Amino acid sequence: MNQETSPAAAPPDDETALRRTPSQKRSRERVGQILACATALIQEKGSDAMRMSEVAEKAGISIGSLYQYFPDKAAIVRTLAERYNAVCNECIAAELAKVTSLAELREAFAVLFDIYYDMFLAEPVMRDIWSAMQADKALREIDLQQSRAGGQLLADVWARFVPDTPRETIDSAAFLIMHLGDCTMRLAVSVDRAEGDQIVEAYKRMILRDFVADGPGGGASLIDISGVRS
Amino acid sequence: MNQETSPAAAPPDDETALRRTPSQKRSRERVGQILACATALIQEKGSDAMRMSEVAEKAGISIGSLYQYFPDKAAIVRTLAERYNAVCNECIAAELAKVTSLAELREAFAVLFDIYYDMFLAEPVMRDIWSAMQADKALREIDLQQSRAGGQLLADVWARFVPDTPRETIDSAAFLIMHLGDCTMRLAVSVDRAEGDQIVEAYKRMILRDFVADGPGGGASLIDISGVRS
DNA sequence: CTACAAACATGAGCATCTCTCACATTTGCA
DNA sequence: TGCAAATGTGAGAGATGCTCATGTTTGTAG
Repeated sequence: MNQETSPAAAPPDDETALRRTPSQKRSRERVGQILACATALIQEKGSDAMRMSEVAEKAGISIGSLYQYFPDKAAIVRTLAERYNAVCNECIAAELAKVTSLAELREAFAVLFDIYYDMFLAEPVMRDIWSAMQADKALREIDLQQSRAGGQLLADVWARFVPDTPRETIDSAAFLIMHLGDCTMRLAVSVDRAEGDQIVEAYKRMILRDFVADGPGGGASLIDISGVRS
Repeated sequence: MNQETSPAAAPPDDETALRRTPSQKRSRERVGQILACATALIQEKGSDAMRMSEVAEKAGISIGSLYQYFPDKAAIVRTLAERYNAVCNECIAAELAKVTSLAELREAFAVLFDIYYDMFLAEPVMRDIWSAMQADKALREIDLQQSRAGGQLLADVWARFVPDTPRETIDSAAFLIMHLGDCTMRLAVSVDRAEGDQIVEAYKRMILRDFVADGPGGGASLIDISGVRS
């Protein structure tokens, strides 16, 4: 029969990632143990170099047991990713809950991105999971090189029209515009065509607004937010 | 001795990707042949599912010959990526060369992104190389799901303050803001700390400018570009 | 024309890693 | 205590990237 009449039939984490919903206490502990060992190994050598045999060994179980809980290696990484996402979601919801005006929305977002950045900096495993999502490191380098090259072209032209803006500011803004342009395209072609079109248009609007003259209320990505009417 | 006194000692493509610079006509043809076969296979089944044995078979050569030219599988993909980048670079340079004012810069960028988007839509192999750079498809889905969830939270709050802006516009802008936020963080933590800080700040400036009230000259990502002073 | 060295070609098989499966052991209730 | 379900085990199947010892072709020097 079934065993241990678990307090709630709710699966401990999420339903699709685990191959078999653990019903005994021992196995529920092991899921946590596996994830902890995987986290340690990813921190140590990266998710790509993490071997399933190592996870099993470190967790003190056999390969077979490991595969009893997780259908494949990617499922372990996915589970960790979802845990990090859950934390992020709480942060976002908490910050947005306080907002009662556009000014506060701006403030909340500034805070949110700082928190997010700090999380990325502080959590090497989170970083690895999302960055090593890129299969090939050299390919990523080529990608960034392309953004830098395009950014350079843009910055050279842009700088001519905003002489009062520090070149450093223009450079990083131009680099970012190019890189996020790539990201936008990859996003746009991965959803249906209608939404993709909308996304590309949204990005253009977002970026084109940067190309305004120097001066009060203007300037390359330097507009004084506090002065915007809301 | 050396053979065929090649017209210029310049390597045909790039120096690091090829294991051995081909000096005979036959082998130079083979490099092109390999890349063409790889392209066809990627188009057919994706770069991840492309097998080196298949590439060799389709090109009518042995595995050993394949590895004589390309040090590993990733090198083939990288070479293709660099070719696509070269095409993009030409487009960017060509569009930016004409620019003589901020208004023209805006126009050039709008055109550029449309061209870029069309290229992505038209070139499945280019799309695959950069999108399948993401190792795990399910992980990518989780990532997008997170952006959608965050975007929903944002859109709900945002919409309260810009009642005249169509909800659809807000939704895609919010989704994009969240997704590009992720992209920005991943970029920021992959460069040195000082540049990372600048990039995060640049993104915040870029985004916060979106949160302005409805009306002439304002509105959620709908500011009338043509009206901006330049 | 021939000989020779360098360039190029070959494919069996090595190394590595993920994941399976048939079987053993443990758990908790009846 | 017995029994069925749950859990544990690890040898090895299967797949694939890549190597290396050896054979073949190419172009030039003598």
